[in-house]
Amino acid sequence: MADEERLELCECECIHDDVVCAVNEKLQPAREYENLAALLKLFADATRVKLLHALEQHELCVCDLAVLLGVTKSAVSHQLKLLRMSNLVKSRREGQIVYYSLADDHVRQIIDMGFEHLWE
Amino acid sequence: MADEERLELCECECIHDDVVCAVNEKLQPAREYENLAALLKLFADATRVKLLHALEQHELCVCDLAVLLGVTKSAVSHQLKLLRMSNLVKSRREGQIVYYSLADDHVRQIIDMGFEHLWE
DNA sequence: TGAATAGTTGAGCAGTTGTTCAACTATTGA
DNA sequence: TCAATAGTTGAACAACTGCTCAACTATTCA
Repeated sequence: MADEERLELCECECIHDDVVCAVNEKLQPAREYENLAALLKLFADATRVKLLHALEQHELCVCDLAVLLGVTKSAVSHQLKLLRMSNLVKSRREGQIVYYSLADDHVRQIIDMGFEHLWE
Repeated sequence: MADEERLELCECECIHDDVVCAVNEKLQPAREYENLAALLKLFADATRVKLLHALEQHELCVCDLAVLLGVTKSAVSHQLKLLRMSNLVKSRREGQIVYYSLADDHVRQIIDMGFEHLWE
């Protein structure tokens, strides 16, 4: 690490200079934590995580999801837009109906990991 | 599933009755999604997830964390209280200094899973 | 005992989030 | 071509969140 950066970090009333600087070297750039938080934020809402868990079981259209979640189609559509833009779900249109499904397996893994923590 | 519940779910202008009801049987009770969302919400903030990632590397006191995260001790203390109450971190006091560390390995697993998704 | 320092807490504020409502587009089928 | 239905979108609003500030407690040490 550059000396200037070390100073910038540790010249305050810092208690464990050595440990702080060692840990700091192992951390990721700020941007990575923003991206990670933005990703995990998509799971941080009961409606949205239930929606994702439902899509884990079967592909579903907006109406189906609205019924399952007990909210309006509009609310579902807003959430799906978020999830689609974040590449967590994908969609295919068949006539008037748009079917949504999970884009990859990470969704399942993160939800499973969460439940595992809660249930142990 | 009880007939009444099925009706309650599907008597609306629901498009795929059968699929919706099958999926509904696989879903968890509402409370589970609230708990899961509450858990994952703790990772859904850049400061907090960086804090957890730092604790993954080494136990740290409040001052150390404040320096690493670039926020006040007060802000760190507020976040640590949240994380402590949720059993994600634990603390030990040594004189004036309180050292924080991760309470179990799920934190690491969830963060790693998130980074894996971002980096693939 | 009293000054210094680590940490905690509550109030208050700015910024964000999830929802509904109403208006819109897209597609189907008579 | 027009009505019906699936879905999308933007505005608006209430609820929530994360931060700082100021005041507090806890511990050490001279």
